[in-house]
Amino acid sequence: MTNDATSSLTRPQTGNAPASEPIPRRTLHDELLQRLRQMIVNGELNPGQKVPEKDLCARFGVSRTPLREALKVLANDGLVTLTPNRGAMVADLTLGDLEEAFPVMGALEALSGEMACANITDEEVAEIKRLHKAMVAHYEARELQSYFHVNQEIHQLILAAARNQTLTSAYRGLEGRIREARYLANMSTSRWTRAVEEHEQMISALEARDGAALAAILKSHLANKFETVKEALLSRVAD
Amino acid sequence: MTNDATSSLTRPQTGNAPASEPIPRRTLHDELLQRLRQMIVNGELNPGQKVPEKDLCARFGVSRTPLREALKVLANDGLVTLTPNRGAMVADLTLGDLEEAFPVMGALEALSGEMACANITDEEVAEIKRLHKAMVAHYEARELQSYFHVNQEIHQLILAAARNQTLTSAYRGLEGRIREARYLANMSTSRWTRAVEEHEQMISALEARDGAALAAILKSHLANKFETVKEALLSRVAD
DNA sequence: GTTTTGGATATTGAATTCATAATTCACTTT
DNA sequence: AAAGTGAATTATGAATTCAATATCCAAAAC
Repeated sequence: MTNDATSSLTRPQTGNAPASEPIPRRTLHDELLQRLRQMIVNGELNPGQKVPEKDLCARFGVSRTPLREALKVLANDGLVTLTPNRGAMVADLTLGDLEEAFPVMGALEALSGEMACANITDEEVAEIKRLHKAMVAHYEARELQSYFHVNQEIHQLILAAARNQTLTSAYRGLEGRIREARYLANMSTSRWTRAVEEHEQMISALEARDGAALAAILKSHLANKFETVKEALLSRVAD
Repeated sequence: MTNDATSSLTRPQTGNAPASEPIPRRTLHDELLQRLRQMIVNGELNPGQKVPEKDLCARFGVSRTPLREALKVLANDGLVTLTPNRGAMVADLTLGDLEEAFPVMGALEALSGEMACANITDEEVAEIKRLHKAMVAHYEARELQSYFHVNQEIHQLILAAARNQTLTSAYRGLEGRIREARYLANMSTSRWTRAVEEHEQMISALEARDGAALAAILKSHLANKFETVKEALLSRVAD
């Protein structure tokens, strides 16, 4: 039997928890779900690529049972496509999917802006401003990856400030599908500049707790983002 | 071994398909997923109730493997709660969950109204009007179940007219959680009357293809619905 | 009488096994 | 040589088996 458990998943994670707390036990299924999701979203697994169960089992050092459970969930979330008797492939985002997702995310994004303005604390605004400055620095240095990363963090904070877990998970679900194609995005300079400007406006609206304004800005900012993803998508077709 | 396959799932469904078409083959997992979802949403399985795998296996006449796959997906959708080593129970909707879901559904509902106005055909409007009349008849006869059913159909048609699958599934996901508590709702007469009035307005807005108006009506109609569910929820606590 | 502890029982998590459908590839036929 | 056919191989769908955890119940300690 060729089951090298070298890269196998570790369960307990002991060592850093505050002495006596409900010991965090996770099932393999849950752990796999998280890892696979991240691999897809980070582009380690390419859209359209077939994912044979055997390979993944070998990679994670687990049996097929928990792996398949995870795949079913990912399929339900639209991250992989499951064809009966023919296995799984990483779902690829079509232009149609993108155009469908856009208005839905717009509605959620707008809502998150309004609710964030109603609930955000001064400390959170300060934190966002701090991140914003870091982001601008990355922009000026033309560090795209770092820029994306900080940008991502800012949006997460706004979402968190909306204090609505349902909204957060609905948004994350859609966002995951988009980011799948995102890692290969290469923003044009003009679009990038505009994105940074929009972020400036976001900060102002947040400080003023102007929900309607923030909602509007987020919505148009999102349109910008979608254009970028769309271009990435089209350029990939031309491969 | 006590495996009575009397209620077992049937696979092929032959007989009614148009001669030679891609034969519809479904996996047990998928079939189970659909059935369990329906059982939860229809209230055949009560919120908070434990669902031992063994029982469900016996009921459907399948092994644990596909059943557990389905449960994992349902857990991901928030319809069941899975505790490691302790099994599954039907998720129960707290007041907090409800209050979180409300603004999110409101945003999606508004969007569906706007998009439906942009895309709906005259035929679809006519169909909705037909259903509306049937619904009013049920209202006058005080047939709550039938009323709910037709009401449901009308909202589905509006959603379908929005021509956005992403929106549809996002909405359905949230709606499922709500309907879970819905089957025990017992509308007050005044609220019921108001709901019917709102439906009248919906029809007008649809005929005029007035997206903004429809969005607004749907949103306030939703608030009405939420009040009803909330009351049902609170009355259950008093059991 | 109440609480605690130990073990029997049952249930779940995950691996393995078995069955079936899809894919591959050599071979036949033209 | 190209296309089609069919057996061998491989991958998936589902059942079964094994192991670990939780639950239940009785006996012991206080």
